[in-house]
Amino acid sequence: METPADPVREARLDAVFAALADPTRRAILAMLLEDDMAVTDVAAPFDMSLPAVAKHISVLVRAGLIRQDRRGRVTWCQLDPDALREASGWMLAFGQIDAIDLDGLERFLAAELAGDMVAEAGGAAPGPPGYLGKDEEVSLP
Amino acid sequence: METPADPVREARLDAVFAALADPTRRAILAMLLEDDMAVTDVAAPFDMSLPAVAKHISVLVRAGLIRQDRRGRVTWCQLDPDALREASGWMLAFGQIDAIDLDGLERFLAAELAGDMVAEAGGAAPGPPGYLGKDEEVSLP
DNA sequence: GGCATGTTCAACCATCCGGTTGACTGATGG
DNA sequence: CCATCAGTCAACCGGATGGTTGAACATGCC
Repeated sequence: METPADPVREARLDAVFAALADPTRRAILAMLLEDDMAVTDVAAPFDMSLPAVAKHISVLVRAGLIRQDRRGRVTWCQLDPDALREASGWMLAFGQIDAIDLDGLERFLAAELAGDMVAEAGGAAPGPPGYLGKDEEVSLP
Repeated sequence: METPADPVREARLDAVFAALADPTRRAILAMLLEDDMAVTDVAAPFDMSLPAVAKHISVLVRAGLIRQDRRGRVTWCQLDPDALREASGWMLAFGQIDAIDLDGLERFLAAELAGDMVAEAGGAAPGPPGYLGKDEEVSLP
């Protein structure tokens, strides 16, 4: 009973993690993080053929990590972080045993939130036991 | 981008994401999340041979996701969340933070490393537009 | 010693993955 | 119209993966 055994979700996680398990594809995502790009421009910095990069892009599309928008003869690639959010939620479930606590990020967020007091008290999820959003010691003014 | 092109970290991310891209291995991790287990007990619920599961375990070990401790003739498997933490940090950067935030994070870390907590003057720190505002509903796998 | 238990090793097989090249379709524009 | 640019398709190749089986170590117990 501990396993919901949701095959759809499992398949999506398969696709997302498999797509992320390649430095070229992660680099593509990093590029698209800054701006939408055409396929040819995505392929430009890589030392491989265009079809190879196009394959990588199609892997990312099938994983739901990017969307493609064909306009004229160029097809634009655009990041779609929804699928990634689901996978990151899976990882957070493991982080519950011990807070993710990646160095600096938490303090960065604390700093940002300190200057901009987001109502995190109300947004504090009661379910996940203490990941972020708890009243962590904020060492920033 | 400020990508340092760290090949070691890239290889680690490769291994971790590739290890996660398999439902059997994710299930193994979920089992070990509750308790340490022997290899045979890990393999018990799966409908495949013991060597197959042992291979999956060795993939997880090589990815740094679990540790093995051979005591007597049974080898105990234990979750090791460090590697997962690094990968989840990578995903957090994409899934929940926007591009501007990455730059902000870089500046923040740079400033902190410099021991100089100064806010960038006039730089108009890009406040994270709804970082925690996302209705992040972490659910168990 | 002898035997059962826990785990790994070694071949072997089918399939997938990442890359190539070459031909192909389709929109742009002189 | 014809050349060119953007991108895909198809076939192919080498190597990694995921699974099997059968044998080989080890160790614990009688």
